[in-house]
Amino acid sequence: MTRGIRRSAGPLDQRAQSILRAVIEEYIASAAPVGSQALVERYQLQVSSATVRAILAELEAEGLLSHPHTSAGRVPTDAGYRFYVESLTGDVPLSPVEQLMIRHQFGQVEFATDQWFRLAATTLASSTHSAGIATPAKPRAARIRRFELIPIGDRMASLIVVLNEGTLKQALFTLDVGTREEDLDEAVRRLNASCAGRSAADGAEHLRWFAQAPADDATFELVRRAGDRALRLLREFDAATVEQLFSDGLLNVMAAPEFASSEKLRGVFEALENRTYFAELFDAVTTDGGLRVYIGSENRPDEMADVSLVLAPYGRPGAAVGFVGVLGPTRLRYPQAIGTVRFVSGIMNDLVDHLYT
Amino acid sequence: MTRGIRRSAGPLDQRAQSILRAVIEEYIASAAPVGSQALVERYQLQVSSATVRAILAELEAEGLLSHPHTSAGRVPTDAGYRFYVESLTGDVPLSPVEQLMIRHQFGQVEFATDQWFRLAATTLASSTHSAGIATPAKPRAARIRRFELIPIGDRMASLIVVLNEGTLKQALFTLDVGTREEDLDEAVRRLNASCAGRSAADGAEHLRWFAQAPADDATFELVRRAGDRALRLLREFDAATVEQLFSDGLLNVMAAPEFASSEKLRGVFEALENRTYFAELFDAVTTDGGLRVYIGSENRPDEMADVSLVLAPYGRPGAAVGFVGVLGPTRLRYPQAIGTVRFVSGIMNDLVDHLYT
DNA sequence: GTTGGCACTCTACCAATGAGAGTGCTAACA
DNA sequence: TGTTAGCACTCTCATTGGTAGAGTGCCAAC
Repeated sequence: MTRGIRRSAGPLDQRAQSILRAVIEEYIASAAPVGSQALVERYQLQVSSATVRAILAELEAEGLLSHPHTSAGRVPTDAGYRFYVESLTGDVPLSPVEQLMIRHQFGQVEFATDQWFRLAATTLASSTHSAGIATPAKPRAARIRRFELIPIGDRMASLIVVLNEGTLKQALFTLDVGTREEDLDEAVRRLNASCAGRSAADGAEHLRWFAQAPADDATFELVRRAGDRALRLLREFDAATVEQLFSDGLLNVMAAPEFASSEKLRGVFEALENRTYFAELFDAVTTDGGLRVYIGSENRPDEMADVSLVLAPYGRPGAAVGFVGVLGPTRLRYPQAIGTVRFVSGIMNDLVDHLYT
Repeated sequence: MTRGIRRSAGPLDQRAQSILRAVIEEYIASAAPVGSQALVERYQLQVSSATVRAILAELEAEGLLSHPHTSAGRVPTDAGYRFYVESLTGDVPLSPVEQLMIRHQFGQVEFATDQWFRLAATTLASSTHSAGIATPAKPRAARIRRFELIPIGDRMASLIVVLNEGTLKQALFTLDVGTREEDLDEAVRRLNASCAGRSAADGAEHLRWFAQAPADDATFELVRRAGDRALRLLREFDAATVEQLFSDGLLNVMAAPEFASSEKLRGVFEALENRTYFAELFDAVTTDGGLRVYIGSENRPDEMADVSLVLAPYGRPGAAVGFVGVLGPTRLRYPQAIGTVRFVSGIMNDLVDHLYT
């Protein structure tokens, strides 16, 4: 977890640390470079501005602060934020009032699985005044519970695959002329007989067999085609690591002064639309298992160099996992963001847990 | 359809019209105010710049052009664009190559209903270099085909409502201790017996009856609770006019110079997130039945005053309708956008048609 | 080790300036 | 009567120079 920190001149003493914290918190609040005088005034430091200046110079030498130009105040570097997050902030749990509000909201969608991750993103956004992001919990090694074939019009049917956790997958496929509803029922019966209860991968194996076998009667042909379709559906499902990525409150981020130019914003939107970076993060976060913070340039693609992410997985490892998080400017209120993400991921954990007990 | 046009001094003569068209097309291409000299040079007008100036002044008096400041060229007003769209452009069908490409893409998702509207938005975005928007086709007066109850864990079940077109609605609900799978089957049997084949509204009526009746046996209690849940699900489904609004290619719009400040962008994002305005448009577009263009300030909320929309409904009136469209700066390439929207809505029509024949 | 003092540097802001683009007007012309 | 050339005028935009202010870095004194 300690990456990007330079400690060339040994650990910082207490005073330097508290001044670093002051600079960072002041900068987070004001978005403007912080000068030595402002620090002395606003944080009742018991030393003069000259002394503070000496310490600021030290911190800059450590690579924790930087200097837009000679006569400007100090600005935290990404390494500075990193040090702040790891050493200068304790856990800041959410206020009980906020906890209550969030719980209440989740209580209202308790029975709508497809709403959970949306609500998580929305809650995170409004609670941290940044953007919230979330993915649905993706079942690993999902089991096929059953198939359904619903006729639609004359020549079409909707094939539905119900997975164990109640996840649904759906696709259309065409029917031969003269297919009767009984044929569909029979086809479903055969498919269920051979695949229900199997894991998706195992079921896919069986379906492959169906798909390749020669047709010996009309119903079998129907089974073959339905099986073929189901196979593709399951494959597509397995292939997508981050099937959906829901975000909310990007408006909050847009409002931040550092994104006034809309040029940097583009990069963020591109990364969100593209999703490959988030797929990487997904793997990192879910295998590690804990909350993670990615600050500015620690993010690999350059487009994300101006934003920070606080991500946490939720769900049951090995069964179904997703993640929730906050995306904001590097000038993020980290302690609050971390507290909120931790709390929301906890709620999501509980929700998913109910599906497995 | 003729709103916002002022014709105080009678119709424009041929020459004035072609100059108006030249100004608009030049402005659309360059995003910079257009001067008289540039027009003479680039459009081989057989008159001098002085004459053009006189005509430009005329067009300005008509309210079709405006003037950022004395020494700047002319810029089209929203009324100017409106006149252009209605009188100065014919149908510009998509090039055969592009048609083929788009058809090909749709061919690949032909059997994935839930992908159609996403692909429509994506296609419109990449083809017009603006943002594409689309909603799924929302069945009106959908019929309930059947219910399903899938047990999940010990104390939960997933209730699935399958509507006639294959649309699925899903919700969790808790089970009493000791509920067996047979009980669920029996409950489903009863629910189906009383509601299958009914319209959603009619079915909801029956479910209400279930919900209110006193429980006389354990299974009935289960039926009552499942029915109650289904009722809420159907109500929620009915209540949302624009259930989902998918957009793609907002990046294209962000890249336009008029949105460099990110301030105007915010408004657009807000409108997209909020969706109420789109719900209004949805009603207008679907009752009217044809393609519609909304230019700049013709959009009611002020946040949308800097963008134009080209919208068209698709589907079967009375059965299932949705819309697709393009969102871009008022400086939109209208003929191309209109052609593309018309084409894509046609494809979507065909796709939906297959569900009903 | 801390502090006050001071010179220095850099930005942000303002006003003045000039070039350039484009207009509107007018008088002459076909 | 419609068109055109010419010209004065207006406004923006980019550049320049000057100034105030913020903040630093250094040094000598405590």
